[in-house]
Amino acid sequence: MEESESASDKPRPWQSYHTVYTNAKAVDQEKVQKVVYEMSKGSKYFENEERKEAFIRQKIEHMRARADKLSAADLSHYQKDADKRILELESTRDLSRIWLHVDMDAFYAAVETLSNPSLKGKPMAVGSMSMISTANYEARKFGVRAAMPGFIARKLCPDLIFVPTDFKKYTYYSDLTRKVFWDYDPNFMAASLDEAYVDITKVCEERSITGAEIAEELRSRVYEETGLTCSAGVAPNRLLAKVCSDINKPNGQFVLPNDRMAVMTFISSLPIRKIGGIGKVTENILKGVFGVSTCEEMLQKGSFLCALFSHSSADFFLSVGLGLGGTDTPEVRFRKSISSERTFSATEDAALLYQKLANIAEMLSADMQKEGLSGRTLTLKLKTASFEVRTRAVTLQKYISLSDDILKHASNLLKAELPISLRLIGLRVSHFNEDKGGVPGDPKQKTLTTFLISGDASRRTGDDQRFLGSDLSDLHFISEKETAISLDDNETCHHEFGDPFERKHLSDIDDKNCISSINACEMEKIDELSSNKTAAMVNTADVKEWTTKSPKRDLSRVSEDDSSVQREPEGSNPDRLNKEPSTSGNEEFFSSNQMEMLFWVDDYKCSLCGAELPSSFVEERQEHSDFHLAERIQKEESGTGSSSLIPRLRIVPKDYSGSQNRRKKHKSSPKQGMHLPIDSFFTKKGSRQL
DNA sequence: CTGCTCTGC
DNA sequence: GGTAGCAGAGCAG
Repeated sequence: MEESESASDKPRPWQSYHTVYTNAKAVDQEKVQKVVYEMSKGSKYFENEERKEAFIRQKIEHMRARADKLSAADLSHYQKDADKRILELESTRDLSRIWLHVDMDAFYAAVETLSNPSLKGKPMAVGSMSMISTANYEARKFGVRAAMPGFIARKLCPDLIFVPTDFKKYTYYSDLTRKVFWDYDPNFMAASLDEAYVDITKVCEERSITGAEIAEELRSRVYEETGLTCSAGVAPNRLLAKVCSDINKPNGQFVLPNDRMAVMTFISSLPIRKIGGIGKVTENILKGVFGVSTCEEMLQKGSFLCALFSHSSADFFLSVGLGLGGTDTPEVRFRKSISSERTFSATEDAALLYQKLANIAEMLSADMQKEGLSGRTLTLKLKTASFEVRTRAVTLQKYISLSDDILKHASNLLKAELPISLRLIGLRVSHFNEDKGGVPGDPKQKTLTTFLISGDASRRTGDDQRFLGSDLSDLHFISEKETAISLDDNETCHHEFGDPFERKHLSDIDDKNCISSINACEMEKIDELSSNKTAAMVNTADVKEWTTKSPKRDLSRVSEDDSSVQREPEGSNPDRLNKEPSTSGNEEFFSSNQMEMLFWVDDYKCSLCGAELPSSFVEERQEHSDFHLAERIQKEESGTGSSSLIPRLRIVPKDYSGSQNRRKKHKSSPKQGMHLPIDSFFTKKGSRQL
């Protein structure tokens, strides 16, 4: 809107649309940019991107204002602070280690080409029409990139060949590479299937050869073993090694000597975006607020950084300016959370949503079983049809891992959000049973023992690896040759490790809420109002039943679009009150007496939760009442039931839960009957829609 | 401590 | 037509 004066001529809106994948070195940068823009423009996704960008701009604006307000005195104060911290950080500099970062070249694509040589030389991408994981170099010339949706990629490169992802294959090759890494450093840190950090200090010493030589050797060995090429970076710490491995990619390497001057020179002109942990947003902020684009400038703006960022964030930025990074091999870390999420075509059909939820719960549970995990914090993640992401969590008193348990609590979280139109549902479990605080500075020995004794029995054996995506599942990769027991001298311990150094340093920034927070609140209110009815209904049913089938028709389609539009009138519908004559009564009932009694208002509505169940559904009613009973029992055992959530539904007990533990049992009941009532639960869609 | 958002690959 | 899945960390309350 604004902008533009000067400007040679016409506006070029695409230039301002930056995605993670648009900044690439394609042959025709401009064209790529334009295609991406054209393909995206007008979509819900695009709109959401715009919202996010607007928010970031706001953030920047705000920070800039704060920066401007700093007085000379403030600045001098923060300058001292910065100087002090820089000194402290400098004192931690360790140039005694030699780290090598290996990064496989276009890994997935390369593996696919290996198993199908006819792909060689042709532009190809691994992924689907909706998302690409990796593209080979031929495709990259066209601007095709990882994280780019396939349909855009195809536009950029009409001849692009799509190959579906096959993690089993990638894991297999990944393991081959890891065996090589292991030879150089039995404690190497796998960062993902295709990246690893290898501490080659010892090998260099023992064989008295240079890091460069080791890198050459390691790379050619990887090639021998797998037929795949990789790139390597050698540097005194992991952060720098990672940057270095990118310099001569593909199939190349770069060595940064263990020399302070060399490091400082290297870092000085380095764009901050190259640093692991500094992504699009951080880059924008640093540049927009402080005019920092290179690492060197981090130090120059030290006082501002200290003034406007949290301690940890500022420290990270300053350490980047100094070219510092992790040099130790951290003790074994256990995974901290496990999650599963799926995207689907947006729907607001509650029964359908519950079905998705149940699927996710099962997948997650299965993953947890595999690793013998159980946790007590459950987080529900939602992405609305408009791409807004929300999370809702509960922390229980018990550790859970069974699908039913997960689903039970997850459905509670979800129901509070209804009605809502979603395109993604995810579940995450954290707060694991065995994560007895991250093993504070204890000998690795012990850690490993602990790890072996504990759940690891169920760990995958040797090589039965599959594990989509999550590399963390390889947490304790053990070479087949090695018996797990032989770990006395802390061998066989490979841990996946995402960060070369700490990252995530700027969640703060927006001190007190920017405007959007307010909006968020407002939205919440609306949700709250509107959720009552459906939520109440949802409670009724047992998820499993619902999900068995949902005779949905095109009704959903009609309203699919903008749930909020629909939602609102419905939520505020005064009729609602009329419909629930017993509401206030129940409320009292609950607060005063835990021994609620269930009865059917007007002979069809549950007095406890408002669920509607005609009298002819005898069995369902019985079940429903069992449900409430179980729920009450459960409430006691999981004390804190307080699902963090809104006191919204007074009609419904706070920790109302969709227990379905025993659901299975009477599954035998006539499914016939199930469909109809289920449908009628949803006044929204049901015919009796007042 | 908990819940939620942010960030990145 | 259409934009993933997963995880760790910081921070407000």
